[in-house]
Amino acid sequence: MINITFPDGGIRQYEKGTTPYDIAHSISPRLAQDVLAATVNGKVVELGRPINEDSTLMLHKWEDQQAKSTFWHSSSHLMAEALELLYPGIKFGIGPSIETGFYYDVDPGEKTITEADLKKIEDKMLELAREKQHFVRREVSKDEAMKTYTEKGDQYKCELIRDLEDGTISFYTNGSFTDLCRGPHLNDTSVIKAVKLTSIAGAYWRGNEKNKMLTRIYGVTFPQKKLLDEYLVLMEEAKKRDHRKLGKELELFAFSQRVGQGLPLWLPKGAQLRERLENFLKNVQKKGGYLPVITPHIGQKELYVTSGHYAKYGADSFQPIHTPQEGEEFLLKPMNCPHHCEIYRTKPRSYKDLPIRFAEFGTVYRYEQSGELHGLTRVRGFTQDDAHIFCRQDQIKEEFNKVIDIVLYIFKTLDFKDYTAQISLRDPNNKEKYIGTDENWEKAERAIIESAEEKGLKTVVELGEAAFYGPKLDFMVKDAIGRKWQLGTIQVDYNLPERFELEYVGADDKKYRPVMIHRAPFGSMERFVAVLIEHTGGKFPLWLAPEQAVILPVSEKYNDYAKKVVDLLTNNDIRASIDDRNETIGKKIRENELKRIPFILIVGEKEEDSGMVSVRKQGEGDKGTMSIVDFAGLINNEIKKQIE
RNA sequence: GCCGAUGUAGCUCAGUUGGCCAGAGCAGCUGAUUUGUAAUCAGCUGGUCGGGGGUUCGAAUCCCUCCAUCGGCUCCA
Repeated sequence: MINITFPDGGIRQYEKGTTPYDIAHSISPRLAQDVLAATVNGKVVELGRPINEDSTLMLHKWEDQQAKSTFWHSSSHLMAEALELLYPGIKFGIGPSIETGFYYDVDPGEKTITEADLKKIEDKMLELAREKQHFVRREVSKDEAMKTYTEKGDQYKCELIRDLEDGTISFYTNGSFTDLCRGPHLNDTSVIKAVKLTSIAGAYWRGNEKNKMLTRIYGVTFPQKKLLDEYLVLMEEAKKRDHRKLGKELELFAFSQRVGQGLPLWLPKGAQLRERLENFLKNVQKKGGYLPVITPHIGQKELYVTSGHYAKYGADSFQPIHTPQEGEEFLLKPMNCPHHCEIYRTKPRSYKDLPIRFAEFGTVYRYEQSGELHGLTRVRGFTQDDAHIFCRQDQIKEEFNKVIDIVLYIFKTLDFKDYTAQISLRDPNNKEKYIGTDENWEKAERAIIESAEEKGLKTVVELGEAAFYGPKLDFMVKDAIGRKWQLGTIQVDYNLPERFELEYVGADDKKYRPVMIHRAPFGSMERFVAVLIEHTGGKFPLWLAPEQAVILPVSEKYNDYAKKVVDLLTNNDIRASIDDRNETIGKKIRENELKRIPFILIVGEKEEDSGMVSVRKQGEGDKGTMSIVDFAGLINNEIKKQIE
């Protein structure tokens, strides 16, 4: 007998060799029906895997991520089986589960698979799923594995096997399909009741653009048809919040082919929104000891040769601007730091002056690959809410703490709750890729980690993701459909102070090199606004809304009163306008609701007689009448609450 | 940049296997209506069917090419 410990601490005895499925069944047949995977001693395994020693056990139902990933991983095998039947000779790369669903990278040889083929593949998958194919695990030797795939002519699997250690290799078979796979898998395919192949795309083999491009098919599956329907509705809803769609509808920004791709045009309402965000941050920064600076949009090529950016990115950037002067070359600035370094150099600095914090909403231009451009989140011209902090090594942590405070304050004010903080450190096995001494790197990395801990951030550490010049802390936020974007960033830099020979005089009258911290709490105005649009669905908080209230006279007769109301509100710093078009009140309500104007004020005979307004709150309908002064007070109170 | 898809009026979309002057709704303009909590009625204007080239008696529709957009991949100072 062996002892099985459950998550609640309870211990039960079972015969050696029992399986998680048996255990689930012993608890209740219903549980056995619902359970999809198990974690035994911290390792996720399939339900049929015998347990031979005292173990801890967690049984996973659909609600658990472990169950979902097992479910989707098995689904990718099911899709592979369908593909092999529909496209004989097709070769397989990798087919993992992902956050939502799964994909498989395949090489269909001469054939191409397009979106039109997905339905056919889905149908085949459902047909195979109903066969209740069991997933059978088999441990194989490296030689046997290699032999299998050499015979099959699948060079991708051969390549994968080459990197695996003998004795750790297993195959899983379901129906007619066998795959190299670590597992775990579902018991059988019959629980896969609903299939949706979501998209098809090219993906380089092993993520290297020098390799062949395979066809990646993305899909998602569910144990009930209802869950798929819910998922599809959710995705439809999410697409309505797409900032590209809302940006157009709400007249926030636009693009023009004639201006150029990736170069956003901010329309009046978008510009107002952005300006408000900028002012908000400027206020915060003023309190935080930042000093405003302004620098030009171009700089001599020499500036970027000095910074090192020319050598690293020059060929892939907007090319130099030439002047009538022979040999003179300027670059559009791809970042603000070199300019700020030159500001630092304008006079000698003392240790007493540090930290010095130069802040600028600096517009930069980067020639991003055309296929990468995406609405406002990835553009070729954008404005960073940039600042560079020049400080002593021993001040790094404190400065980091202060910047994190700013980022968190912004996120709190704008109600961004679902973010992750990513700490990017150097790859410890590849230290020569980075500039700066080991000692400084260790200090800086420690400062970041400690600082993140002190601030209680839930962090993810990524080794090898640091910039070549220093470690960083990035704040990632998801868009409407779950794509992650980097917003706020804080980066330590040892490189530029070196290259620009920045110095300060220490207490001992010797010269020292300051450390530079790059930071942008929004990231860029473009990307931040994009994510803000998706989070709010265009229903911006009152303090940010381009228009806070619109006054609708019931008929022309009340235009004069409406004018009185708007004047009073304007005097109370409320952004309001009159919609005096010759339309029915119903239509004007509808259109102003769709414009997501927070408050609609309706005025007619009743209101004029009593000096009141009828208030309608966006999305909530009629709120009754109140005096103009009360309404102004209501708005200003709400704003005060929002940007406290 | 790469793979795949898409591109018809300001916006959202119809346009059967290539065949009369390319359609609708909304928006805009004109007029009527003077409106009480999510679309008043009528008329009018508006498109070199993304650009260029080709096939054909004839192209929005087929082919080539360029551009842009979308989904990914690579990249992201």
